[in-house]
This record gives sequence, structure tokens and C-alpha cells, in this order.
Amino acid sequence: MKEKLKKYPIVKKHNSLTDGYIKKTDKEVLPDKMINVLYHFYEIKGEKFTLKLPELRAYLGLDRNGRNDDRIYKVLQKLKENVLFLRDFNYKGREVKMAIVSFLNEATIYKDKENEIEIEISSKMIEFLKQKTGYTPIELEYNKRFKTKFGLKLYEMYKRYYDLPNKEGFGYGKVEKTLEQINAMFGTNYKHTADIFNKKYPHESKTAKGINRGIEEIKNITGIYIHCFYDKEKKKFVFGWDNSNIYPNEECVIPKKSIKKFANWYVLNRVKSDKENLPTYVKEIEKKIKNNTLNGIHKFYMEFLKAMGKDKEEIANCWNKYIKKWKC
DNA sequence: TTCTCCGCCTATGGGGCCTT
DNA sequence: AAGGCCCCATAGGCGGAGAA
Repeated sequence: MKEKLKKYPIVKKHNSLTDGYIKKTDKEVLPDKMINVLYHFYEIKGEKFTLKLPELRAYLGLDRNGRNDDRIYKVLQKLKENVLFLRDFNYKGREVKMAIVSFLNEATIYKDKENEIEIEISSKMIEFLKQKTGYTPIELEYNKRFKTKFGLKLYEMYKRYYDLPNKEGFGYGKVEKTLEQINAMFGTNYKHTADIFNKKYPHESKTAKGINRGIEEIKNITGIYIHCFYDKEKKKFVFGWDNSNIYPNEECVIPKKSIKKFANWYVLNRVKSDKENLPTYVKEIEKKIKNNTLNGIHKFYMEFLKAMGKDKEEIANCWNKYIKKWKC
């Protein structure tokens, strides 16, 4: 079921765009797919670029011929109309107090080059994104295969929170969302939990609701199973998944991929030493991290996450629900 | 009564496939 | 390539039944 993803790369999508940037999209998944694709081209080509239409259709997983092009135009219009309210950032040497911008600035097709589309993305938006560093990695091969917005948005959520530690302990990733947050995520306005999630999951229910369909679609496309239930006491949806392969061993509470960075950051910020000995210190700290013997590791890891630009919600996920093994 | 949950319903998305 | 027709899947509203 899990296929190789060589053909299409991974886009590191900024979290401002992951969190319900598209407000109301009817039943369309296309606007979110479009953002992922355009963001990818922005990353490799800059804020202004030209795309061949067949290429764009392929990236969106649409029919080869142009019968969906009207929908593409409408989606671009939607991206232009959707505005973000930005605060406190630098733009070309000036401090910006606030700015109202949309991701897409312009999209043009000329009649003498009907197979090409010129895209311009907001440079202010880009400057803002550059100054923040919370990214969600999305595989474009998966992106193009999603057919429902529930599948794609849930998958983006999963990718975003995948490796954050939580109190369930080793090997289990988790995130909790209220109905309001779910509505924000999908651009919906449901009054009741049952309108978007039915317990009769997965097979018995003929008319599966959004979250159920999304989970099913993620399973079919990626082979990943995300568990979901509604916690009535907390009034929150609880999503969980296996992430045991991100830790080097059972003792270690820091994800494999973060250990080097974290150790480096720790030595630079916490250890006073001459430069020559730094690599030695880093190695020592790495060892301590792996054995979970670094004093105050949870506190320093939170500081590290903050320094890396993780936003409040993500850090709170770690901070409030630190792993059992962390002795505070 | 109000809330929760589920299945039914309808408009529409969108691919398959045929013909031109 | 492009249009037409077909047909299945989907989003989300609605109402009924049962629970709280």
C-alpha cells in the first residue's frame, strides 16, 4: 500500500497555512492541495514563477486534459480572496505593525501562451513566513492523491504533531482538538460532534462522517492508521498514532532527528567552554540525551522548541503533557 | 426538554469512456 | 484534445429515535 515517493518531493508548508487558512471551501479539497503545490514552487523558484498547465494538473492529481481548468481558476480566485491578518514582522528593513495579505497576489494566462500560467505570491506573506519557522512537511505525492479535504487536513495535522512527545509515553503520538478547533481546521461550522464524527467506525456505517472518511482515506493513501475518539469529559477529539520509530531507544524521550540539533543548541546556550572542546561536549550531551540522563532535559527541550520557532500550542502539547519518564 | 447519534437525501464533484 | 453522457462518491443539512 505504501508506495515510494520519488517522483514528487516534500513541501515544507508553513503552519500559518496549515491551520485552516482556507475558511470555507464547500466540499473541495483542491484549495488546500493548491496551496501545497504553489508553496512548493515558491520554495524552489521564488515569489514569481511560471507553470505549465499540464504540470500543475499533474501536481494536483487532476485529469490530464483541461476540463478541470475552470475549477483551477476558481480555486486561485479563492486563494486570492482568502486573507491573513499578520502582525509584527520585518519587511524590507521596516517594522510592520499589521498587514492584511493573501497568499496569492496574481495569476495570469496569456492568450499567446495558453498552456502556461504565471503565478505571483505575496512577497509580504513570504517575508512573514521567513521570520517564523514552524513548518509541516507534506509529501506532494500524497497531496495530489487526496480527494477529500477531511483526509488532507487530518493528514496535515498528523504530520504536524507526529513527533511531539506526550504523556502516553514511548511510541505513541497524540493530539487533542475541540470541536471549535476542528471547525477551524476544516473551515466548517458544525454544532454537534456527531455531525462530523460517528462512533460506528470504520465499517458498519454506510454514511461515514468527515473525520471517519478522512481517516479511511489516509489509511488507503499512506497506510497510516490514525485512531480517533471523542472524550466527553474533556469535550475534545483525541487523535492518536504510532510513532515508535522516531526514538532511538526506549529510554530516550527526544526524537531521533532532533537529538543532534538539540545537543548543539544545548552546548551553545548552556555550556561555557572554549571553542576547541565544543565537539567533544556535543558528543557527551548526545549520549546523555539518548540515555535520558541529562538533568532538566524536559525544560531545556521546551526552550529548544521555542528557539526553533514552534508555536505556543505545540509547546503546550509538550509542556503540559510531558512524557511519564520525564522526572520533573 | 435538550443533546447525541445516525441514516437519509440532494446537489454537485469528478473520473471513465465513447465519439468526433 | 474536447465535448457529451453516464454513474458513483461526497458534503453537509435534516429529521427521527433514543439518551441524558
